[in-house]
Amino acid sequence: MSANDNTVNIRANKGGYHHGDLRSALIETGLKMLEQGSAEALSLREIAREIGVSATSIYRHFPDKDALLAALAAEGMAKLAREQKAAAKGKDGKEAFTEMGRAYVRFAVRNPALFRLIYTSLPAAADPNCVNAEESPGWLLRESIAGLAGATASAAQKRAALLRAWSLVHGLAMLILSGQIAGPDVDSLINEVVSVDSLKLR
Amino acid sequence: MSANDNTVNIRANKGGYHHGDLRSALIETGLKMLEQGSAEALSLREIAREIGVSATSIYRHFPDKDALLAALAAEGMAKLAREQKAAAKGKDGKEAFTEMGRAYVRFAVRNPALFRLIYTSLPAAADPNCVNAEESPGWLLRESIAGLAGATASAAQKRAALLRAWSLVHGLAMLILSGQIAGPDVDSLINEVVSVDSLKLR
DNA sequence: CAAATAATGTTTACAGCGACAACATGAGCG
DNA sequence: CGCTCATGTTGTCGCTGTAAACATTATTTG
Repeated sequence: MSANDNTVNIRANKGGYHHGDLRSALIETGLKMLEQGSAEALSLREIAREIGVSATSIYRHFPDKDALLAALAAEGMAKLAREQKAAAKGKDGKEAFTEMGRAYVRFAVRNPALFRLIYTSLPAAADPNCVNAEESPGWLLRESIAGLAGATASAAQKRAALLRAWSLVHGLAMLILSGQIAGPDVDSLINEVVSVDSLKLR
Repeated sequence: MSANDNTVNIRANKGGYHHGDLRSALIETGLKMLEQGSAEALSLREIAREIGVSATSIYRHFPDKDALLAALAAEGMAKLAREQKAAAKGKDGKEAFTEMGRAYVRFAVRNPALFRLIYTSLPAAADPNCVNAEESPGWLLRESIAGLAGATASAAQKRAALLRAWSLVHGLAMLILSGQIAGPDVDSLINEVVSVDSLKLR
């Protein structure tokens, strides 16, 4: 019932054996289902069912479930980075920085399963020579802080400031997601926590 | 092969049909297996196999898998609280506070799966009238901060300081666990981030 | 102390899952 | 037109969580 209503494909399903652009459809419906359930609860068979395709067709595009989840995580990370950039656009200095932190937490609250997936997938992004490092949310904060700290700050100081900033927004996001922190609304929580003054920039 | 080597039970297995103290054994081996794999990878049947008991015997003590995981999480939370208290013992003021944060992160690094489980289980601890609130790690930080902030601080200021402190250590722990942050060792990372001065207590 | 009853563990069974192998289809190129 | 290979399907396997019916032992009670 749902094989033909996917209109986003480059070339739509011609009504038969081949889907047309199954890979994109898998990622798309995968993301859609992540909006309504956790990543662990996500099942390959369910995705296939939703698209209207056999369960094992997935393995023509991804070696296993983890690979599909990694693709979803990558998509989510790109989306997060985009929202961060958009939030900081037109602003600079402290304001740009604050807006990026705000966007980070807002993204987590609005996409809980996807946000969690991002940080449970990709098990190796630690070393500096990471492939996707420049698209990582942490990297965006780094740029912002580098600008904030000024020329007088040492590399170590900048690194410490980045660590603090990232830890702060990430921790706030995670605590909200796990229901440990309640507030009138998310924005006021962010305001309580994300304050440039509290980051000890220099 | 492993039904009789469990010597921790109150009354040991008499060699036959009944285990003796299966509930404790389940939690115990559950925790043990959490040391070597994620919580999602944990299987009821595997635990039962390890203990040497049938798979469905678990349902005499826990209604479903989530209930067992919740019990493991509760155990982990208690352990974390204990370690925090122990770390702060004999110290006070800033030092006690710093040591508690350090213990928090150290616990996460040493018990990754358990730490994650703690914060994915227990979906409702947000509202103030939570049952286990006083055993929550956040609560311990709260006490410490209340002492730190002094009498002049308002309730809102204390709350904000707690939020910042908890977010900071929790975020650092989570980022380390997800491999986003690397450092020479954990303690130096903690030192970089956990500094009372950065919490803007008043 | 013996019999009834409750607590605890077992067997059997089922549906859903991820994944592999063998097969079917059809798109694109010569 | 016909070949080839990418893509989708069917069938199957072993694993999982969990429900129902049954077996055994602990505990209470007459």
